[in-house]
Amino acid sequence: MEELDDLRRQRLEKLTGIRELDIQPYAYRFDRTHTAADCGALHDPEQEGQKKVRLAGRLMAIRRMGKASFGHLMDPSGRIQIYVKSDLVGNESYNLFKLLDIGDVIGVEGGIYKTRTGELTVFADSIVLLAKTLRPLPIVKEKMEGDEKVVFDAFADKELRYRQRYVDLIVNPDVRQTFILRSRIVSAMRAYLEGRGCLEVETPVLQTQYGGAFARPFMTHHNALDMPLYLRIADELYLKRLIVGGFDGVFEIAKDFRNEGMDRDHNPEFTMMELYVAYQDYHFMMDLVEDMIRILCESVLGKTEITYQGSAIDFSKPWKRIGFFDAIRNETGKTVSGLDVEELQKTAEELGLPVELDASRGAVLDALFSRFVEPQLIQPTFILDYPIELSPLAKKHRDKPGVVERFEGYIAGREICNAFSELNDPIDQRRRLEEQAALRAGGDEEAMTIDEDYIRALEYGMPPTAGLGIGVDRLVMLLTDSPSIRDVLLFPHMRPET
RNA sequence: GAGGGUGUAGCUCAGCUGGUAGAGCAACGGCCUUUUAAGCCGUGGGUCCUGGGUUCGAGUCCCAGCACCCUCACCA
Repeated sequence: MEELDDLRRQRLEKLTGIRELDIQPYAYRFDRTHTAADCGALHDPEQEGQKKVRLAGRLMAIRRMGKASFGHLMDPSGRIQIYVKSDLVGNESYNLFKLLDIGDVIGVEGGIYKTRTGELTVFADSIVLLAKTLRPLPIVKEKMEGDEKVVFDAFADKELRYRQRYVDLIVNPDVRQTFILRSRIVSAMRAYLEGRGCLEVETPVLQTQYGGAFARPFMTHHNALDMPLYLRIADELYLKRLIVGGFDGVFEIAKDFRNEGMDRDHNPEFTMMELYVAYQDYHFMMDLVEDMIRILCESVLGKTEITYQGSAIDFSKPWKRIGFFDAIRNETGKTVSGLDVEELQKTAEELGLPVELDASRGAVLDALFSRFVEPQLIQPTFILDYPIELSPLAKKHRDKPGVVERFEGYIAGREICNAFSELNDPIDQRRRLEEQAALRAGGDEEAMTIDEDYIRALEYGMPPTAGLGIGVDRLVMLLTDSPSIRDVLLFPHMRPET
């Protein structure tokens, strides 16, 4: 901050100078007629300068040459050169222009020309200041080499970019593009689900009892009732109550909160889409995921083949479908489906995967899968039929013992969705949650608790239901070729500035 | 949580086995009414992340801490 003082002081002096010109440096309104991108089509070589436009945006480059100057104006559509000539704008405006800095928000009115070097340019008839900047913007320069845009001195410090996303968005257009795509992806998802007759709902973020996933929650306190509250870790149990209530299809796109570590794939708050459809099972849901993601790609990206971090990924074909135990056998050569805990632990050791002595059957299976199978799942793949220990809210498989009707979708080695035929037998549900409660009593902080009201709801009868959760951030990462979840969150979680 | 990396001007970065802190852009001043990554000439600008230590002397070496990045672990 101290180092900035000199640059700030200079700008404050300019601000005073502008006020002395009797100009309000923070305007109230400016009505635009066009954007920078519109100007190309408006330019008429037969009638140079006849087309007039009013543009607003940030001044991103200034080249002053006495009584005439060039600059670049940037608005959300792009950049365009402006030419400010003393004769044209008058002395007063030109004096104002001399007090402007890179980053200032201005409005320009003028005719569209092409200069003799062929660059589209607005010759300013007038120029108004809309907002004076007091801090210097990182100066990013660019040059076209053929079709390639070469960028010089890009604003690259990741920490600053995340902490001051407003600056990042100003100077890095691809960041802006990522978040435009994110918005379109979510809109397309919403449109798809509504198109299939599902109802978008909102359920509580603040909960007296959390559930629906394995995770530690954030806690808070409600003063009026003087009681602890938890921020939700999943929407699941509330949404299924709505299926009990008679809605045939409900979905929610919202933040969940998990009190866990942060890395490339995890942020403490993240966006989840959860969907529940009555009278359907997980086979229905697999078809829906395949269809929905293909349609999202088509409508948002205009193609079904994408590249993620160098891997070509094809959404035009049906996803691979492999059983959980088959996938482990394929990758390790070991058949583990019938093994008990000790045998499993021995197998893991043989495969060079160290496991803790007290690791449960489910934990070892999960570890084997994460280590040997998950990284191999580059093309869209559904892994089906998970061990029952890992899925207390999923329905037992109709044929296979010991597993539930559950699938997870993997793309580029990363889990993208999770779904099951929902458990609607209240007695079985109670038994499974009691097992969770026992694990919890044994010290597993992420095990679930018994939600009596949820079981009561099931006792009123929930139709057979297919449920799905999609990690929206991860889907956006995939479709925008972003390597880190932080690149698809406008304001990723950071430690406080010191 | 473990290991590795980074931290120097507003931005992007140099800075050798320790010897008075550098460049480009930006800023400031001057000249310039069609320039373009940046017109030409000149000037200013630093808590070298923080705190200790070693040394005659530390941006540089040592210790501790902080932040960010990467890998792994944990984690849907």
